Amino acid sequence: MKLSTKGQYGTRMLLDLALHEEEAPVLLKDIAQRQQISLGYLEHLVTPLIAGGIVRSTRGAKGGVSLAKPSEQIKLSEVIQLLEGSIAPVACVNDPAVCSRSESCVTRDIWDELKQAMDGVLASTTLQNLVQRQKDKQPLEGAMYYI
Amino acid sequence: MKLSTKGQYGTRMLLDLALHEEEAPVLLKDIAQRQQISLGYLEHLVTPLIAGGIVRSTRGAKGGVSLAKPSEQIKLSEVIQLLEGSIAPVACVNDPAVCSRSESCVTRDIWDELKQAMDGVLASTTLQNLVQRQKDKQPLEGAMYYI
DNA sequence: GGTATTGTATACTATATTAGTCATAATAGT
DNA sequence: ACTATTATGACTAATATAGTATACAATACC
Ligand code: SF4
Ligand code: SF4
Repeated sequence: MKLSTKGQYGTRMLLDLALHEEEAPVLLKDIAQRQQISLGYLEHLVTPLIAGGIVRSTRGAKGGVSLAKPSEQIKLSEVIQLLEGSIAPVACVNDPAVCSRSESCVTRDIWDELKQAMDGVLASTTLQNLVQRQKDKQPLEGAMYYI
Repeated sequence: MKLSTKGQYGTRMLLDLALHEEEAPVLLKDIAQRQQISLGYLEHLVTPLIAGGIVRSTRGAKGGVSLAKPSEQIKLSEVIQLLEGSIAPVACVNDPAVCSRSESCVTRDIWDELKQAMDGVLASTTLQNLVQRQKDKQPLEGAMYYI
């Protein structure tokens, strides 16, 4: 039940982006440096977020990336969905047709409950929540939120 | 965030075992057939469960496997821990030392909440719960619970 | 004691996924 | 034109997954 680095790094990237929103568009290079993620990999992570309408990008000089909508409207469940695909622990939870036992399988019911519990946490957390938590956590360091 | 087949099959194996508890010890071969899991793979799955004190095995003719404790005392959280290791979505949740950012990282806090939400479901579900659900689900088929 | 029956342990393998790197193209500003 | 910047796709190394195969050890039954 591990989250891949896509989900981990991608979330950190978005939080970093949200924390530097006033300076938008933000250079991927800067995010890469602050978050210690290679630029090349970050480029891969940002792609699905752009496609998913969470991030807007501007190419060329003075370009960069910015949030495509207010951070209060970006739920972590969306983010993880875009970066990792469905959170369902087992495929049958999303699509009963993948397994002939689906109808009568009670373990499936549990995996579904598990999914819902996870979704409860992720859907109730927005990027703005993360930003607020971060600011609460590092009140002394002014505007420099390196995470 | 997928559960590997170890966790999936292992849980089904235990449920099958619990459903056939009166016939214990149960042949791995029979479980394999009912659950459509290869015997060789099932042998792999049962090993950590024996080591973890959930299953007892009897070798030789008339042998097989049985539950080492009452099904009400077997929590799914234990089972998954034995079969998949920690449920933590990111390693830093269990051991902050793995990442230098742990101290100030708010995404880590979320991953921790996620873990706790998952553990809430798994720790509150016992094998007996699963057995009961299965019996509720298939009341017409008598003792034949193939899952 | 011999033999069939069962689980135990180890080694091996094929495939898929992860976590990247690298080169190149497209685009925007100056 | 030139430069800065993201976008895209090809490629790769390392790891994890999902098994299979083989040999071994213990037990029950005759
Ligand atoms: S056996 Fe049950 S849990 Fe596993 S895939 Fe089939 S329906 Fe889902
Ligand atoms: S960056 Fe945060 S979430 Fe990721 S490993 Fe470090 S502490 Fe954990």
